[in-house]
Amino acid sequence: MVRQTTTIRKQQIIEAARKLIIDKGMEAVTIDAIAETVGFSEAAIYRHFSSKQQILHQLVNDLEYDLLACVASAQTTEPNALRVLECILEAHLADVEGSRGVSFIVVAGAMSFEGIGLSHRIREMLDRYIESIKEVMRRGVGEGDFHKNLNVDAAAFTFLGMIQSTATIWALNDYSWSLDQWRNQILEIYKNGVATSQQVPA
Amino acid sequence: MVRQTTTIRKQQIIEAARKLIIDKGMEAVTIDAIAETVGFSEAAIYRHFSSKQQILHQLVNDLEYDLLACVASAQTTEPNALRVLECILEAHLADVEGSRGVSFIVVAGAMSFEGIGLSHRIREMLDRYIESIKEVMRRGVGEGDFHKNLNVDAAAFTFLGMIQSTATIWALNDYSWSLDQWRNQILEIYKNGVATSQQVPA
DNA sequence: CTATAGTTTGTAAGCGTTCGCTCACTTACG
DNA sequence: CGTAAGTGAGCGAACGCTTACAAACTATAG
Repeated sequence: MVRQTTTIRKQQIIEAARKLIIDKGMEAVTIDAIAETVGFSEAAIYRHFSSKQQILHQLVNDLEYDLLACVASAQTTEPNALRVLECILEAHLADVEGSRGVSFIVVAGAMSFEGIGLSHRIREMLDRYIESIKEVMRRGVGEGDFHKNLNVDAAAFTFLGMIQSTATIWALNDYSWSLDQWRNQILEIYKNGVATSQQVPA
Repeated sequence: MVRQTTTIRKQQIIEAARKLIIDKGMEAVTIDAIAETVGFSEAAIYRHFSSKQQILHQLVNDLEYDLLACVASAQTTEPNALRVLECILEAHLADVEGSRGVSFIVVAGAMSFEGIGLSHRIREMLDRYIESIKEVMRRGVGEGDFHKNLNVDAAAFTFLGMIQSTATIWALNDYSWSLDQWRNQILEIYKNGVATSQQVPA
């Protein structure tokens, strides 16, 4: 075994946990399985994390960081609120589809039930995410792209729901079909629900 | 301990499993915990079910039955597709809110990750449910209540997503706020997305 | 109505396995 | 040489499940 710094090992451990969750579900995330994925002995894990809970906690931290960064980035680069949502949706579905990452929503769903004491932390993450999405909604209303009387709470939750249901079914269907066209179709429905420019889907 | 027939015991066991999932999550669903909830010894469980997996399997069966019955009932009693969806949504959110039952979507989410070999069965249930929702969508399109060119797949998934995100956040928020007004708000957004009578939310 | 045999429902104890985690110890690196 | 990284062995607890046995309900014969 080649020695590595704890910085690298921490990343590898988080990545291994992430991979195990998508590939085999939360029940497969054991210290032994993580260690084997990294190429480790079981005990070596505890040189870098003091408990399994800390590993999962750090994974949520990383997830939340990427999540909020994604929204913040879209908010600055995209010209209007609708395009921001489009950009966010694209990023999330790409995360779902791509083998490298795992959707935050899949991890959130898995952990909120099975994770040790992490349901509180998961809620925190989702709340912050929802809040950032609501910010986008308010921008859309303010700039006249969305209905003036749009309920931003409901709109944000519905947006989250679209991602969530897609990710769930996608995961359960063994990642068989393509999400590419899918994005446009659900976005079309959503646009009609929130945007001022109401047009019949083509 | 008062003796009971196996029919009653089976129901009690399923109900106990159900209760444990909502109250404490999937990880708390152990044979011992189920037995204690019923008022049993651990071994007595095996007089009525041959394995833990069979208990969960039966729970999914019951869930699916209620689910499809709900849609079928709404289809016959309600005058149009929009009202059918309204009725279904109301039933589901009532299930989520009521302490007696547990939303199918919560159980589905929990089991798809932690359940033993049940992810296949969960997928089957969700597929059948989605198919029945699509039937409602087709009715709506056929009767002119929904857009002619509405993508029924996307519309059905978005509907599922609304319920899913609401249930998830609701569960994570320790069931604090009321879902009553919520129903109308997300339904308003959804209506604008799929229905032909487009009106600005009040 | 009672005696008895058979079936069903319940329990206490424990077996085998898995899991998270610890410890004494070794090896590599600056 | 001191510190950080890695390992094999194993501990205690939890879990699914089995077994040997007791108690209660049912059925039938006398």
